[in-house]
Amino acid sequence: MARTKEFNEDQALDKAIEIFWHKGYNGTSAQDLVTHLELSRSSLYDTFGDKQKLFSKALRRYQKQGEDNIEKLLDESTDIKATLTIIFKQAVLESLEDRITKGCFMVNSAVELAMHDEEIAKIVSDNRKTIEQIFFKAIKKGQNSGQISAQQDARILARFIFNNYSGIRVLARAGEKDKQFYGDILKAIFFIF
Amino acid sequence: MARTKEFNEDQALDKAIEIFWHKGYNGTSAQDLVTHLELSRSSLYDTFGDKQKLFSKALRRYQKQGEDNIEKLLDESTDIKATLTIIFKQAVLESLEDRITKGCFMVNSAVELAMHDEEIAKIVSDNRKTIEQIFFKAIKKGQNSGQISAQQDARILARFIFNNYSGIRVLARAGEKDKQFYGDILKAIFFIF
DNA sequence: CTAATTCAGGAACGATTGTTCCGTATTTTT
DNA sequence: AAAAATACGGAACAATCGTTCCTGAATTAG
Repeated sequence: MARTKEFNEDQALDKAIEIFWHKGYNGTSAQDLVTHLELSRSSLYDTFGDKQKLFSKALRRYQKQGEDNIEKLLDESTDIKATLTIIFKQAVLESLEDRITKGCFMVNSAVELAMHDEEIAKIVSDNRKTIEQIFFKAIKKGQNSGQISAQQDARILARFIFNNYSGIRVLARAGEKDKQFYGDILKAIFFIF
Repeated sequence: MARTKEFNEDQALDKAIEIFWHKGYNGTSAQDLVTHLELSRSSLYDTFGDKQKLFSKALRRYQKQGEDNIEKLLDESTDIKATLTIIFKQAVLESLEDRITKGCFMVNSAVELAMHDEEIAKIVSDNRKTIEQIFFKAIKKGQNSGQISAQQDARILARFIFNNYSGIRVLARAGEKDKQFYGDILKAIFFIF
């Protein structure tokens, strides 16, 4: 039989997420990948097929990680409104702290590729539906416990939250560093609850 | 003396906006530009310098057009809330009707280039400030006339509106075609007023 | 007409793109 | 120890990238 792999495929994927997230799909060259993943060209292509396959595999991994993250936070939450605030503040903090702002890998990929690549469009669409569903479930829970006003439909609120999350990620990617700016938006968002 | 230009520079810029908007900066090749602008390579480079210069000139033109558009709408408006609704519905309609969804050229460029290109970052930042200011002025007017609740600070509302506008543009670019989805978001946004 | 200038078309540039392939080293199982 | 299988580094691929340059035709002003 053959020798075993000397690198961890998931670790390589995480590094692919990093570089694609930072530079985008078209902005990342094969050489960038070789350098950043610390793999040989041959290992890279043997393992992942081609650039597009590697990208969508990385994006899917990122999606899963993000979903698991906020789902866990909201499932374990006893105060939905507070947890939603935390989720938003996390997104803002990432924007303000990162020396290089990367925004959200999913938003970036949606803007760059969704209309030109069906598989990416599928991932982006799946992501939207799943995240919306997670928000919906959480808001429903908050409304049942009386923490969130039932005046607004939970579906509407979930979509509203999602939309503002996307918006913040764009501003982050654009390099917005004004704390007050994000603070203002958060104030407005949570006024509706 | 020399012969006169046979093409209109502004018309060429409008075509540049179209193709960059559709394919992005990195996704648009020099050949794409030659084909779409219907100029020879030499005329193109003689007139606009290089790809990056052409792009930023096109983006600036787009910015100016967009600003003028919503500024005019809001200046002439006697019902700010209704006019804001129209502006949002316009954005949604563009998404639903266009056979190929292009989103917003400014948002697309912000995501793709702002962190890698200072000049683009400047345009994006200018755009954010100007649009915010236009919204601010309009909301202030609406509050003074009693049409918009003065419960919320006009600056907060302006930024909130801007954020949701960005979000919608991302969803549009991602190919979201569900009318109800956009309807829900609009409901939530205008609930705050 | 002449001179000046800009046009369009295409050849050509070196650099970089994504991808393939080969020779060698290494590790595993029989 | 032998055989099988895979990782690896690096050379090499054709294609495309953005850009420059050259050509001759076209149009203008003097």
